[in-house]
Amino acid sequence: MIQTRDIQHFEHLLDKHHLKKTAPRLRVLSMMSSRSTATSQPDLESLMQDIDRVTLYRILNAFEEKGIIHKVFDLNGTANYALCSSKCDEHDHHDEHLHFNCIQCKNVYCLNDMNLPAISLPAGFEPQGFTVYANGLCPKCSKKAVDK
Amino acid sequence: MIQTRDIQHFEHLLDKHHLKKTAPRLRVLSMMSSRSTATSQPDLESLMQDIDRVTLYRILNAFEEKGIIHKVFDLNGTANYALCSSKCDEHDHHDEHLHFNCIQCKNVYCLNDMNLPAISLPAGFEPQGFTVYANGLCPKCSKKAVDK
DNA sequence: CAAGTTATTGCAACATTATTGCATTTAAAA
DNA sequence: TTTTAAATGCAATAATGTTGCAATAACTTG
Ligand SMILES: [Mn+2]
Ligand SMILES: [Mn+2]
Ligand SMILES: [Zn+2]
Ligand SMILES: [Zn+2]
Repeated sequence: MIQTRDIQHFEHLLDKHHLKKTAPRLRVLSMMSSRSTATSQPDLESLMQDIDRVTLYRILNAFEEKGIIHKVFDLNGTANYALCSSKCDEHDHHDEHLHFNCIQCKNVYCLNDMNLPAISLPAGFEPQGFTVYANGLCPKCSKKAVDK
Repeated sequence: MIQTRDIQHFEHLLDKHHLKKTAPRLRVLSMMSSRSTATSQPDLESLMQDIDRVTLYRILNAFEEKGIIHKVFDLNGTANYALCSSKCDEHDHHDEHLHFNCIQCKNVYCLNDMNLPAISLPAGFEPQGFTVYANGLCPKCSKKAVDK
């Protein structure tokens, strides 16, 4: 359920990034925050059929550039989008958390609280960031597997 | 430079997986083994213009299913392909090595020798595998940055 | 080695996904 | 309220991926 304070938060978010507070943008933010997992462009498209496809692409790109959302790939290589939890901005994304791809329900989970272990690289490589995916069964799907 | 023993190795690889030794397949294998980084479908397509686009898709899919190559995503979300180093087969891929995406030259490196650290998950998630990417500057690009 | 069998290829058509240009609308600033 | 600039929606186009099918080439069998 979307609350008034959510709306205000979304409006503030758009303000902060000098993006106009338009109906399509607010609806995309509401939709994404109402979901516990990341959402793919195709899913967003069918969830909000009255928003033009092109507009949706442009909104997603703008939000990503501004650090309002981040992109995560699912097992098909399709981009899924999730709201950034912490204070990401245009120049600094801080989405170095673990992602989980469920092989059953295909949902993509942001595990914001899990820190990544240190990863070492061969000489010469200068890492600036890491992306880590785990794949397997999510809690819901592993529970179903046991129940059967 | 492709050697006779490479050709024989490729032919053996196809034999092993009950794939016919055809010209397009052997050329794809040669091309991939001659490159030090993973190669995207678009790149393969322009590197081997005389192989039909559809054929290339089918070859890549077949090779991936058989565990001859594995798929790695670059920073644009485009699939890149690289030969599997160890003994992957249809049912068991063993490509749990680190991948490096260069933000400058966009090349994707398979760091086959780097083992992944242990990664812990919240309760309920049952991981079956991990995919880890580092992104930053590859040795060539970081060297160029210093030289300037 | 020749004939038969089947996988693979290449082409055309189609489907899906993403981008561009531009006129119209809407939000914010003046 | 008027002005200005950003954002939207539509149409056209591009890029990417899939399907069906006839022709071809690889392997099998006698
Ligand atoms: Mn995330
Ligand atoms: Mn690899
Ligand atoms: Zn699941
Ligand atoms: Zn590089």
